[in-house]
Amino acid sequence: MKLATYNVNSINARLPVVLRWLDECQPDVVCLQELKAVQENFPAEALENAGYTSIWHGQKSWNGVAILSRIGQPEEICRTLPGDPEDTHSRYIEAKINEVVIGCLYLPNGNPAPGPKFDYKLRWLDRLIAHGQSLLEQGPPVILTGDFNVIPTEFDVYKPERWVDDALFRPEIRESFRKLVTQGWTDALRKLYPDETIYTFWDYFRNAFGRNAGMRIDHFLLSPAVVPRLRAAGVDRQVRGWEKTSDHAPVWIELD
DNA sequence: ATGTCAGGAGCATCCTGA
Repeated sequence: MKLATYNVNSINARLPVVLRWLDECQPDVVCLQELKAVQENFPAEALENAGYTSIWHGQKSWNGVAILSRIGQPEEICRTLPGDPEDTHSRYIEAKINEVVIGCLYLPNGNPAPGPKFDYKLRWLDRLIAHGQSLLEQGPPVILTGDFNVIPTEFDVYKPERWVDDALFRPEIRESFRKLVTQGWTDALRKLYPDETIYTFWDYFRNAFGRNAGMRIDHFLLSPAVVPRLRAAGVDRQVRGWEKTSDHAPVWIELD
């Protein structure tokens, strides 16, 4: 079973790229972020024609998350992250597929920091920690994946010194992510490649991809029951080099 | 500060967000 996560930066602007990627890379389950489409403008039919059934939570202009599957209908569990009924952003959707719970998330960017957006990011992380704890206590195999907007360590960005004041790398954000992971999650890419430079995002500015000035902010966190099934993982870097592409590349894992 | 995309308002070209 191959699972992937991909921040598409507008599903409709990206549809040709997404369809080509699905055809070439053949993931079974896909988590998408930054749909940038209202609920009724999600291209469910085009994805259905490619072999995938979808559940999604859209929003006008920004955010938006989806789970696609070609190995059985995703059984939706929830479409908001618990803990704040006032939160109107579409940033979380969770479903069960083949007895595995999959949480697809788009964590707030948080810039500029400090400020209200940064505070929202910290609160969102606190809620994710609470929800993560609850999922681990419930016991089923769980995968939390998506665009975390967190650079976990200095090895995950091309020039860490330039990012120390940025909301993706500030110490309190890294600390919060560490707190989440140490609940019992395994960072799948780092587990398989402890010493490699791995990036999943390259800015559109200043030829960042050409210079490999990237960062690793899209992650797969595995609950203990999933870890023994992890066989392979990677980043579909080539997709970042295509025409009209996202600023993120797809990230994937393979499970037994 | 720079730079590049995308969506939205609204009709040209800004603005916001990332």
